[in-house]
Amino acid sequence: MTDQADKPLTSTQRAINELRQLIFSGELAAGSDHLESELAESLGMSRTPVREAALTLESQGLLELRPRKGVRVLPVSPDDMREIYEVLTELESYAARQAASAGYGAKDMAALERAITDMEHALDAEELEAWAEADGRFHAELVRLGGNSRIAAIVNMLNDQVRRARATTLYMRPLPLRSNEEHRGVFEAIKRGDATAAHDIHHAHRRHAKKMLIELLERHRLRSL
Amino acid sequence: MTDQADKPLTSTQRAINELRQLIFSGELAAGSDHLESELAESLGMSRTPVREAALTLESQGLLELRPRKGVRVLPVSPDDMREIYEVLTELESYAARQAASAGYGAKDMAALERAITDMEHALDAEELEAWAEADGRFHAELVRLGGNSRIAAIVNMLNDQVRRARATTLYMRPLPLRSNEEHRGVFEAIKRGDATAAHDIHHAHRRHAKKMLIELLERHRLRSL
DNA sequence: GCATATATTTGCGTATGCGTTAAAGAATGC
DNA sequence: GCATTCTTTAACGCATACGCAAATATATGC
Repeated sequence: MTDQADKPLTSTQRAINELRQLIFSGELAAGSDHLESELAESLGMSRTPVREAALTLESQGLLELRPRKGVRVLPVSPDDMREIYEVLTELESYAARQAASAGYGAKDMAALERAITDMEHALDAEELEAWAEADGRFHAELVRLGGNSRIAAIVNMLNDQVRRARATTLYMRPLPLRSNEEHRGVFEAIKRGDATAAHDIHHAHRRHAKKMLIELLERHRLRSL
Repeated sequence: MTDQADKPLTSTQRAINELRQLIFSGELAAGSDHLESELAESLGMSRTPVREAALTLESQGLLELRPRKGVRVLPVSPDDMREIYEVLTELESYAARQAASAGYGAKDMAALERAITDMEHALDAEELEAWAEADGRFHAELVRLGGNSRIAAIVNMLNDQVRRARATTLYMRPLPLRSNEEHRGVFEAIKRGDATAAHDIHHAHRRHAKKMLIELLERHRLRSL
């Protein structure tokens, strides 16, 4: 696990990482346009690696390249949220079912349980950022245990797309108490090998999240984030 | 519908289209390596657009860029088939359910029905290529009716990934008679608004296809295609 | 002979330059 | 005024150039 291998990283990779950060942090606002040359200058590199990074991020659904308009940070509308949560609901609960069928031991599930206890502690302390981080780990680990790398890749990509929206709603929503119970329920179901329960609990979990988020966005008239 | 708009198309777009064709046709064999400069020369353009195209196709799961080894056409293993069909099964049957709930009229479903009758005719005439083409249309149209653009995009991408494998197995497998019945069943269920039936029939349909294909690959010792 | 060190090759990552062309502004006609 | 055409501008698409580093070939030591 100590393969630091800190090789200098290519400019394209740096550009991808930095642009992602700028998007997630909101420094590049949703809907805003940015010329390739401006981005290149601000990142201290030429247009070529910025363009390649933009192409990659476009395929991940974070950006849109509009010739002569600049690179546009894609906003997320309530309808986008619906689409994304529909996919997350179906694929993650499938992964939960598969994980339950796989017969994992306590060791395999250590990371998953850790994410849950972290969430519980964060919730007690009302540290929402820490909760969100652990929640992200829970879902990533769940799909990993599902044993389908494509599902994992899709889920991670879609989670990136709604990251900003989640961050802004984090302080608007009620404390995710129910959410935590559901996580625990999914975990227990996988542990005892109950595939149907794992699927159904997780399915309900994501449906609740979707409903709550979309209502929140519409109540606050947030047509895009 | 007559917006030909035959604008000259950028070199990058040409490269994407042509490389896709070369991959699907097998002219660029699975697992084969190709230098960027070779591809550029054979396409009559410089490395830049080829690189951009390769980056795009890499994000679609068709290629892999391995520095100094060349651009590699990704082979599809039986396990890849399992993963891909698992995703297709879940997302398409969700789309079928949604399509059934949407209350479409005959007009909305014309393209779907057309794909089915085309498959039936192709099957009678034992024209497998034509059958495969219409089958592709059926699945693309189904997810379109599902009303979730992300599902449509994912499904189309994954179908591209297994296109070569499907083409090679097309003549090894029994005539897809059952398949046609299932298509018809899904169509009827959507038409009468029976969401559960639409979901379940399509789910079974894809599970059958997955099972048949994987068994076929393993029986013929096709470890990658 | 085999292992290691050194030299050479060459493909890629990135910078740079330029022609094309879409968009914005100015000018003209109505 | 408003629409239309002409002019200007500048961002992008792509070609090209080049240094670096990985891969291969060659040389050297044991």
